Amino acid sequence: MNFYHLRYFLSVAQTGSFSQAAREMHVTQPTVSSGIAELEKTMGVRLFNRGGKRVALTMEGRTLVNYAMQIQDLVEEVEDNLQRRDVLPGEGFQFGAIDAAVTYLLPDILKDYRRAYPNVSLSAQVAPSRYLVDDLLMNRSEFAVISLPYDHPRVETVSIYRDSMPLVVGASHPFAVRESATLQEVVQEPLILFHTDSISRKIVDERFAEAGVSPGVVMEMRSPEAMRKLVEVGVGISFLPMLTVQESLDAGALKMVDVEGVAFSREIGVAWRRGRYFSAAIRYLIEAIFKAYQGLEVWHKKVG
Amino acid sequence: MNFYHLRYFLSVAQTGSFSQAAREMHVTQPTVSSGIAELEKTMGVRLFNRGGKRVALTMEGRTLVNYAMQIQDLVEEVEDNLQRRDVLPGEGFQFGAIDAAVTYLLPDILKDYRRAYPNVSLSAQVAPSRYLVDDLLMNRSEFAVISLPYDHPRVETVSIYRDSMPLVVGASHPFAVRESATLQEVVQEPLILFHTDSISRKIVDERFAEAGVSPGVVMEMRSPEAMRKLVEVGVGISFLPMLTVQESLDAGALKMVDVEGVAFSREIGVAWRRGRYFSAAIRYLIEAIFKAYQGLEVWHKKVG
DNA sequence: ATTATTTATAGATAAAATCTATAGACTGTA
DNA sequence: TACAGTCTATAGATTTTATCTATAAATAAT
Repeated sequence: MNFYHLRYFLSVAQTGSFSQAAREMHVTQPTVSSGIAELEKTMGVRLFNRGGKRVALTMEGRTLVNYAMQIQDLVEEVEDNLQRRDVLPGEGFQFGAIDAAVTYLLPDILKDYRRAYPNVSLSAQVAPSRYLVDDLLMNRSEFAVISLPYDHPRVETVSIYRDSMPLVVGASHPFAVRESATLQEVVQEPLILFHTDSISRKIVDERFAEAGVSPGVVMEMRSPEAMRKLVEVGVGISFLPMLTVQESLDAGALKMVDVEGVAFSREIGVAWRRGRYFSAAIRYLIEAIFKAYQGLEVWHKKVG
Repeated sequence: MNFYHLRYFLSVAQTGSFSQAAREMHVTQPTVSSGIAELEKTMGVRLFNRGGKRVALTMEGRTLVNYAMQIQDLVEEVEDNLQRRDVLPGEGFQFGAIDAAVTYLLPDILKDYRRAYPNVSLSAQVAPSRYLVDDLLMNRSEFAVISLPYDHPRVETVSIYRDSMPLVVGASHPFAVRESATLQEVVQEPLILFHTDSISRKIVDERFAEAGVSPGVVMEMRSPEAMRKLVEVGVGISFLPMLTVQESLDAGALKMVDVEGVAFSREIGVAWRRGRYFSAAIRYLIEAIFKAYQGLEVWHKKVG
């Protein structure tokens, strides 16, 4: 059974003639004949009574008309929807993002997205980068905004933002009144660092190793916001992303201290599973991110 | 596009795997692959993101799932309906019948039919036989209960009932007190006959012609009931079907008079367009008629 | 790295849909 | 009653589509 055969059937039902239906459908009359014959065979009933100048629907034929019209409506509707890249109301997608991204980089973009695609809902999964990449690999999310660099053969990344990670201390900390400190001085202090599975931590660790020093770690955490609070109340000092600490610096709750010969920074970028296909709404959101920050050309080069 | 492809698609969506869907559908994996590829081509969108251990629906894919399930439900429903020879509620058919049939022969049968097929409605077209045959030929009604004989190359008939057409006179008519009358006497009287296009009239005319007499026709009518009334009040005398006059005879309003050497009768039978296909409900009704009167075997021989 | 499993592709085969040509049946008209 | 015009059905050829087998390429898990 074929969708065309249903079309032929409806046309015959409407015109009352195989020949005329054939003309309407732009096929030959035997095509219509055999199409109807095939329908009648699979359904096991006669659909038309032949033999006059016009053919007449049987009761079974009238029943089928009813269903066939519904089916055809659905087919047309879904074809329309998909070709206009529309999507069912209530349909949506997931993406991942690190804390700093949802908090500081994405709000305006998400607001714009809502206007553009009011009925394609989205849900953001907030977690450290490596978990987000797991989701990408398992096809559980469409893309993710993560810390870079992230090297994986099946994940592509494009940087969108470079964020410095200055040393920050509480307002009452001895360093707060100084312009700068040395790395040796820093490792004497109680340090609050990201958890070892984080990319930011890796950046810091590598630099420490190069310098041949090892920090006196007081606490390891995953939440930059929590770390900021701890530094503010003087539990320790930390290298934290500028995005996270900007407000506290402005308010004077934190102070930024140069560390001689050290300039930590991490990049934030968009990551996706290699070869992934992006629906229109998703693509819109991703490109809005690149436009708002950077990376649009690189993205276009990578996804064609 | 093929209905099978939709099935493959739904199976892939459910199992998350082309291979597993192929096993479920009892086809090979490349068949599923190309089926999905074909769907994606005609719809112009990617339906799955491949490349993990499992494939994942895109948003467009999820939209299609929604429609495909509805379509498949409809297909199954209509197949079920038609194969069980059910028919949509509100669906129905037309048949034709002469006045005497609906009034005297069919009431009990129709009552039984309503119990058997409560939601297949029917409508009876009441008219003289020749109009009913027109309806048959134009496929406007499924079958008809008409006066026989009716000879037409594309109409088949089976007799169900032989109805005598005695000469009836009003209670106050001179003939009313006699046992019998001769044809010569009858043609002297004012005669009320069926219209010339009726079968019953033809039967009468032929016999008159054979006998070499011509009646003094007073009125020609199409309604036997009206004719019965006219005879009762003494406007004339008439040859009327027993079915029509039985009650009046019982009540004494009419008298039956033998006519020497003449025994009119007409047959009532079921007629249908040759080669016509009968849905279950229609067949049930027709066969109920044959069972209640006669003709079941002849019918079975004619329609196989 | 290796093995097992996945989807994609190429080429062959089978199935189907469609076409042309024509037969057979019916309608309406002369 | 015959005939011309129109209808659906059928037969056979052709094209298109669907499916299969075999195999490659990619991925996941051991």
